[in-house]
Amino acid sequence: MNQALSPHAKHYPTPTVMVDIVIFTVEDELLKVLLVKRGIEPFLGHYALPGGAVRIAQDACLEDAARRELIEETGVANTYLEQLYTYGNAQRDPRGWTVSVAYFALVAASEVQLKAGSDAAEARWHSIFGNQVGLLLAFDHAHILQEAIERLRSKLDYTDIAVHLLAQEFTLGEFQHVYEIIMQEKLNKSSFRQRVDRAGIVEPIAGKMRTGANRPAQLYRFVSSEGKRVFFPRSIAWAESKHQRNP
Amino acid sequence: MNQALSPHAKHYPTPTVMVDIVIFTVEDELLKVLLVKRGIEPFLGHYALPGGAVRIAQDACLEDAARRELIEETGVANTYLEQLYTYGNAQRDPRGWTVSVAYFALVAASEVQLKAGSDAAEARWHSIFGNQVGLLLAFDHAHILQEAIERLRSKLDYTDIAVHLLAQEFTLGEFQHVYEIIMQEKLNKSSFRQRVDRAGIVEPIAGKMRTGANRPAQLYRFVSSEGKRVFFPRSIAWAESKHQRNP
DNA sequence: GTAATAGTGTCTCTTAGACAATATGCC
DNA sequence: GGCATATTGTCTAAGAGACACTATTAC
Repeated sequence: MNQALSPHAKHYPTPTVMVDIVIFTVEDELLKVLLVKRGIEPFLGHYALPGGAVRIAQDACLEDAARRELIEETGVANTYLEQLYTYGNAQRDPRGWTVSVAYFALVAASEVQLKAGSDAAEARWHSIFGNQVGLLLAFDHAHILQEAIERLRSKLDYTDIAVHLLAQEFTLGEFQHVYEIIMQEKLNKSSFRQRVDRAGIVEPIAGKMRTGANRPAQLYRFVSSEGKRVFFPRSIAWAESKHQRNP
Repeated sequence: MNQALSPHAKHYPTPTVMVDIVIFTVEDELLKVLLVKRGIEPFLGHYALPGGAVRIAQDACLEDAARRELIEETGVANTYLEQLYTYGNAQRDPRGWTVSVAYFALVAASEVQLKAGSDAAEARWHSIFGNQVGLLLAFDHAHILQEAIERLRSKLDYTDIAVHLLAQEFTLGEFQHVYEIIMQEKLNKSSFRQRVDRAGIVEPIAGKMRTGANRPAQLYRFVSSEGKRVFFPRSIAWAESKHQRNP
């Protein structure tokens, strides 16, 4: 049933190819992921990652397919999108051998316009606690989500991707706070600022401050490094080596 | 032609799924990659990465397909194998929209038994200079190879995967030398030893030494960390910050 | 004034890298 | 002894983390 014939040399039947996206945002002090309620079998009524079959007539490449899904669901066209991993086996879909190329995206909550996709009854943000949402997900999506969360946490450690979870203008305090929400631990303020400063990934917006019931904070904007990710020379924190001054 | 119908909801035609492997070894002071000469069209007579279509009747999952190819080509069953990236678009194969899930493997030259695969006329090691071999490769395989080399170099920086390029027993000098061959630069001896020592990734084999025209060297073996990769707290060398004591 | 957050400075600790000294085999 | 490589030690510098201090707004 799932074994369409391939035109290649030996005519092996080929698996169905899907693209699924783990879309993260940070909102209300929580890391959240976008999930859609399935309107069709299998797993009718269960929540799942947004995604669908690759459409070879429309999509020039896999990333285009992922970006199409991302725009359909959130309306956000230009944001951080990265291929996560490709899952393929005979068990993950009851209909047979399938391959899912999973991507993960980071969007600023303020820029998202949720629209219900054509075959998704409902698309909603779900809070992440630990390594999961408190729901049974369709297919192996709980597993994919878990690996995406691990990848996100691991990349926060040595790259600057977290800026893509923020609005265009942000304070260093907000930037640090995003780290703290996702990593679930407090960071050192001066280390964080020094690290961000040396990496040259943000620049102050002259004369722009965020005011509130406290000292106004300088607003910054992300300095695009032309596709090149910024890496930090050291991990932001290295377990086993936390020390106190007065033990 | 390439658009077999998928059994899924909207019956989109689905691309062909292939698995390709970049198999690295270090031999004769050089980083090498295994390439096979294609015996069929397209790209008949060109060199290509070992690989082929996923066989959904035989392969339980994508990694099994990759491991099957690896064993067919090298005879090596248990070694380092990691998913690299998934390439999928309409242009990479003249026959139409295809998806290739690329893996990369590290093997010890001493453990390889090259066998010509069934549809590969010739399988041979090719030396890598810079980011390429001196050959025109089939499909987008030059691009895949380049990304695999980058990934390998990048991972040497913060993981211990290079041990998989060595025989079971090796000296620290040999271990360091593998790094130097791949990274194309000399490393500091005491830093290297300190780093390897602290990471606890190798252990001396009591009473076993490698002899030659010099002081005998202690032989070590890799300490398996039960599937967990070992990460180093810092990059092995961070550009822009090289300093000399007497400038 | 107080509360609250912004921003800076100082000290310590870990680890990489430069460089050198010593060790030990074979010839 | 001489050569070549192994192994260890000492010093410096970069950068992370602890902690504390000052700054500036709203109230």
